[in-house]
Amino acid sequence: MPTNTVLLVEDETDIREMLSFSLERAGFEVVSAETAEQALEVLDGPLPALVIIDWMLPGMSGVELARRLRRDALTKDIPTLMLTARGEEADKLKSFDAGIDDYMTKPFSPRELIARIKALLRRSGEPEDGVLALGRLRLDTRGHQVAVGEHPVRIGPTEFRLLELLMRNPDRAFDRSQLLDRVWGRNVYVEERTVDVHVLRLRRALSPFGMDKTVQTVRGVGYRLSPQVAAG
Amino acid sequence: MPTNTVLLVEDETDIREMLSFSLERAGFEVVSAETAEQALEVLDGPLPALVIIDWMLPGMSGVELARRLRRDALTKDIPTLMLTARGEEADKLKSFDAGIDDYMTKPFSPRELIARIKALLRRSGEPEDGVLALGRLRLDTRGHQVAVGEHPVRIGPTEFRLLELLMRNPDRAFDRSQLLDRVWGRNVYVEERTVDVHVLRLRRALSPFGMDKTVQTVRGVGYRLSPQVAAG
DNA sequence: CGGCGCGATCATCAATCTGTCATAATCCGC
DNA sequence: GCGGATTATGACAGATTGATGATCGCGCCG
Repeated sequence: MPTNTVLLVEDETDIREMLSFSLERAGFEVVSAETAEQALEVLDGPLPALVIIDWMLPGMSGVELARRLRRDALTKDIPTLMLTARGEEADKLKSFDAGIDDYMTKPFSPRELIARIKALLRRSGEPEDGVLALGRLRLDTRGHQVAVGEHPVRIGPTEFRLLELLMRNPDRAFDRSQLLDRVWGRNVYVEERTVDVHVLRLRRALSPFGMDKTVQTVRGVGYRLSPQVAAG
Repeated sequence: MPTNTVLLVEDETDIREMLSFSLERAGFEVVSAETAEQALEVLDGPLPALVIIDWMLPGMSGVELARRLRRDALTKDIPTLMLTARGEEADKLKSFDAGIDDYMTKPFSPRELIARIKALLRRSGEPEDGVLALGRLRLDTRGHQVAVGEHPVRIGPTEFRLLELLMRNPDRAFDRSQLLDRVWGRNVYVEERTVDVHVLRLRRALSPFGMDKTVQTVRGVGYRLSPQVAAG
């Protein structure tokens, strides 16, 4: 599932090896399959970031494979690139109709292939979905929402920023001045004790879900977020 | 800006009109620009769903235009398709490097162009029929209609664009300036508070159907559309 | 011309959030 | 077990921020 993994479905050994070589040199991890059936098996495991499919395959055709990927909710967002020896427009249309994202006609240059792959990955490959998680606790930085399991948690803006910082640095203790600097902003004059109050409010919001224990006090220092339930 | 709008940047009149015709017949709304500079102006207003750029343009080149679109946070997610008369690999690579998503060499068939456009839009999350849905709420981008179940919802143009943006990005919070940029168009001087009023009107229109709760306030940030009922 | 629909503002009210205190609880070393 | 030190809490008054209703303009069309 590494985000730079490419699944290559190609039955001709020499082409497969040539592509595999080019892709690896370009920094991708390559998983190969000789048939569509084999590819489907591979897709039961960790998902690749992109699938390259040869048009002509023994058994299930490349177009049919693409269609199946599109149909399955789990794989429908994976970009696909079709390889073919033919260049007729009808084929291209059939491929696009099957939901493939790009198309290349043999013979092609490895360089162009790499360029196209990068374009596809750039479009789809979300580096991050913006969701931080710690156990059942999730914080969506894009949606500015916090939830434990399926239950939304209501917290104020300051508690949100505080939790975000802590979630980005689990198991790390911050003292009050660090928290003030990073959550409130430097050069803001606020009592250090104010941090306590916001930690309290954060714990209160999390306690209905039993997650309040994850915000731990580090006596003499400050606070820490940890999935571990502190001893004693 | 509506969603099925395509921005076509092409200086040759006959090609522009031919493409415009094909695109419109395929159900797209077309906005044309003869130069990159003109295109940038258009992009200060509501954003199109896709940009088609001719390689050769007087003044700023197509590649440079693509590069700019990529650099601007507001436009960097808009898919781009480059048109060119040349077929050399070097050009293609340069285009991909500029961040374009697809590439077509003239002469090309309008049918293939449409197919590629659809593939790009599909990848960027555009539903095939132009109807966005969130629970019982449906928004028809082509017919400019909104409905909850079978009941039509009457909303003004601005509320429509606002809802459209939100429906395209469910569960994502937008602050007021982002909304102004993307719904009203950038460099339009409008009070941030005006957003509140339009959100209010949108909620009013949806409330008879109990969908007003899906337009949620994110205190200190802005607004968000979510199928989830916010925590209470 | 005069109503209409739509959009942008403003003024005002209501809902939340915030930083501080004062006070109760805990903890720790002795 | 004591006493000082450190935290947890509850309460508050002010400050922000969002919701709402009303108003003013503008472009369109009969």
